[in-house]
Amino acid sequence: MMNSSLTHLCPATPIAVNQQEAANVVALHGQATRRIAEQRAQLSGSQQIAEALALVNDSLAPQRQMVRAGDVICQAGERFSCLYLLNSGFVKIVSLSSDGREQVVGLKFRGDWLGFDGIANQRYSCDAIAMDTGEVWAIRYEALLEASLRRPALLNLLHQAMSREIANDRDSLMSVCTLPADARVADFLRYWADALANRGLRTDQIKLRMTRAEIGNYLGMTLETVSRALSRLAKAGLIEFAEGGRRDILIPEVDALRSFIQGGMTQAPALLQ
Amino acid sequence: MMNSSLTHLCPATPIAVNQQEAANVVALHGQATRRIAEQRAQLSGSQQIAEALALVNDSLAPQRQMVRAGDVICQAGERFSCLYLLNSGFVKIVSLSSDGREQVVGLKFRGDWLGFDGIANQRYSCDAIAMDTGEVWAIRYEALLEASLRRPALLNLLHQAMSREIANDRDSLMSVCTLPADARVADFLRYWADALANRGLRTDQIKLRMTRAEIGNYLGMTLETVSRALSRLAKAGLIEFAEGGRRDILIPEVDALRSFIQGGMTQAPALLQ
DNA sequence: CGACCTTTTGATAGTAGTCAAATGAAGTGG
DNA sequence: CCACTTCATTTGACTACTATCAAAAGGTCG
Repeated sequence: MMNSSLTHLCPATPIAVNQQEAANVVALHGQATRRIAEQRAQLSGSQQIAEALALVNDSLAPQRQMVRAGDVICQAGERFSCLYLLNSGFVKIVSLSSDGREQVVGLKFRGDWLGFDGIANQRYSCDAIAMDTGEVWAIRYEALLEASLRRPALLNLLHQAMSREIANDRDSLMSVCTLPADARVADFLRYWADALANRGLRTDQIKLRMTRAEIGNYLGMTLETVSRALSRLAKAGLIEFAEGGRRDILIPEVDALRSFIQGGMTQAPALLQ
Repeated sequence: MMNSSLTHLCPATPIAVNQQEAANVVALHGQATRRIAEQRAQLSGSQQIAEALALVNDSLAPQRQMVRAGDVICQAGERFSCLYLLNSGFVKIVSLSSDGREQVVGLKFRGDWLGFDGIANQRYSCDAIAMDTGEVWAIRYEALLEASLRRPALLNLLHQAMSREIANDRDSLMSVCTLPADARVADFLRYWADALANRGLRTDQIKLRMTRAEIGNYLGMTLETVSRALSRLAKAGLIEFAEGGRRDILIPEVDALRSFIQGGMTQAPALLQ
């Protein structure tokens, strides 16, 4: 429903480049690349994200689109044309196998990109579904490429985002493969807290916008197991439920979660039994 | 041991670009991008890979490096400077968590790239370890960026490779999260067979160069479970062991494996009991 | 308030992990 | 060439973790 407007209205990027500028760009690109990367490393996570968003906004005038929980940002099978940059809100990435298995394969926050999976085959391979109201910026891939030739920082941004996604996916796989259920849920909460912290948000209270079933799907376990794991973590004092509802989770110390994930339960052993 | 020579000797790329050429490149990049992508889609998998290797070879004169089983191509924590393109052989990607968990997070074949995970933080986050004799091409990332400004096809190649890796990692996660042990092992064999087929190689016999323990680690199960799963698949007639050793596996019909993965065991139900 | 969805918790079953032993394969040195 | 060591693999017995089934409680929205 919202796809059509969102996909096709991206404004063309002005390509007024004189020859001198173009030549300079080519020559400077390599050195600039490293300098840019090192500059970025000095910024905090939220500063990096804000800067990245600003750069994209200035260079590309992306098509902004409000989304509400449940909206489909891009759909598996749909022809690839745009990448999406999440300015606010929260998105889940869902993969559907040929035989009908459905799997949440990723979660995206402010500053994350969506749609990289579409580049290879010119079709998206996953659905991206908003879990909350927010704003996504649609960026025509070809416009992005063109702009990135004039702005080394833009190409860097793109590659860093893709690289981060690859590293992130591997972490997910590691978590699913090596951790027992309770630790996997703890690691999920830690991941979420880190994502918030990295964006300059409070990390002690998490408002989960996913059902137990969605969390379980993402972590490769059933919703009952998620529920039991959360109960056990709460009993161990590693988390607390907010009075309002059980969707909101308080994390007194993220480090306590971390050590639980690592050691099984070297921390707080007395509390657990 | 081999790292020093491999990492530091990448030759600088010649950057003889006149201004006219540079300007043309910028203007043509966007259109060329789509045309190139569509041309590539018409080629077979092995042709695409051969063409990609040829393009990189011609554009970048990569540093070639022979590797033997066990050689470390790049190591987690090491400073990022090169991407690696696998020309022949077979490589596993191993991630090591801070608390010592070790996880095989990927397998690479001819035409696959290594090291994308290093772009984001300027350090590799995984080890890449050769499982077999082969040849890797080291490509300085900055040289690649410079060259890709002059050759749209090169940038496309890079992005497609990263995109494919992202899609691939998600498939792995889906497999681990949704399939029971036997189907996961079957899916692993199917994946391997597809990788071979995609490179124009015989797909009916697979020479596994991994121990049961490595396979189990990759699939998130114990080596005993892998062994039992293989025995059950063999009993069901879906695979056969070569007489030589149990490392070589014959797959009479890959499609039979596929339907086993999907349906549990709608195929060959009588055989299984 | 009632319909519906989510979550929790218990009881039970089943899958995969752990421990252990035996067999098989491969390389080393006498 | 064979004995011997070592590592990989298979298989069995048992345990444990997680899934499944079921019921009740908690929340949400018309």
